[in-house]
Amino acid sequence: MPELPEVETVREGLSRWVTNRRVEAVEVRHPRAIRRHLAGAEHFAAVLAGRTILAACRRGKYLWLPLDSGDAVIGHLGMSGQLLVRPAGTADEIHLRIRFTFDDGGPELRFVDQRTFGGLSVSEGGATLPSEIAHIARDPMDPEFSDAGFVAAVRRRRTEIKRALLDQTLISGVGNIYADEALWRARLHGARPTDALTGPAITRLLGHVRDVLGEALKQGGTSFDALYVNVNGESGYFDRELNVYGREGLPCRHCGALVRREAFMNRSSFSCPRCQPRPRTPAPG
DNA sequence: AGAACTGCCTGACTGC
DNA sequence: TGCAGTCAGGCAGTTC
Repeated sequence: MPELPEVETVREGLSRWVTNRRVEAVEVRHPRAIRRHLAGAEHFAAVLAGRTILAACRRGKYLWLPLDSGDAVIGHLGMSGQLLVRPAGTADEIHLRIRFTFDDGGPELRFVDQRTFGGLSVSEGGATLPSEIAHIARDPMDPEFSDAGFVAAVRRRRTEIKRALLDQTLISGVGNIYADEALWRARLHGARPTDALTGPAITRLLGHVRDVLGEALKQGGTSFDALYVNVNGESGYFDRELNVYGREGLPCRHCGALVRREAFMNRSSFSCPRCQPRPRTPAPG
């Protein structure tokens, strides 16, 4: 599953392989892979044909490609999306949704997505920062991310700390997996009320978030083949060294207690019952 | 406005 | 073996 480290690796790959190339044509194989574009797939393709990609940028888990027209292509990988750079003529992937060809005849850019939770869209005038994703907060690896601003925003909220970590308007790039890992390192249960956490506690948690993302980014960077701008999400997932996520019933690496799994937002949270005791008072709401 | 909930998708897996 | 049900996940949209 592509999260911040994977998306950043994809961005680096796109920067290397598609920057300064001129799009010849765009083929949309699956209309659902085009988002927020009422004019339809044909119009989407027409707007992009002949445009040159100037860069590859990222905000949280979103990517965007500024074009020489001043517009931008926005991309989100969702759960299962991949952006692949493949030599022209390579056999189509089963879940190939969108194909970009370039007038230099070089490798194609392909959006491949099994579940089509992800997709591409065009942002008019969005080369600098598409308005569609302006609500997404900076990620904690961003030099302009404000630690103090994040701490203050979290303490103003009346919710649970894990929900706050997953709120992309507070901090971006953190998903279910990294939220659980950071909370485990901080020895905090995800149901802890945000407004009862001290500033130093939130600062410590933020440091763990940064560590987890940074370590995963290092690992993600090493496992990528140079020709591919993304890999199979599953292989990346299983390669990670996770301490609690997916380890239900296995011993906690801090204390040996058995990792528990709890229902959370129609999915799962993993934590150590001893290191991360549930708060005594439930969060408001 | 903030918080919570739902729908979007399909392949892998589980249990009967 | 086959089938139905469950799970995985981020985010846009909606509701309160």
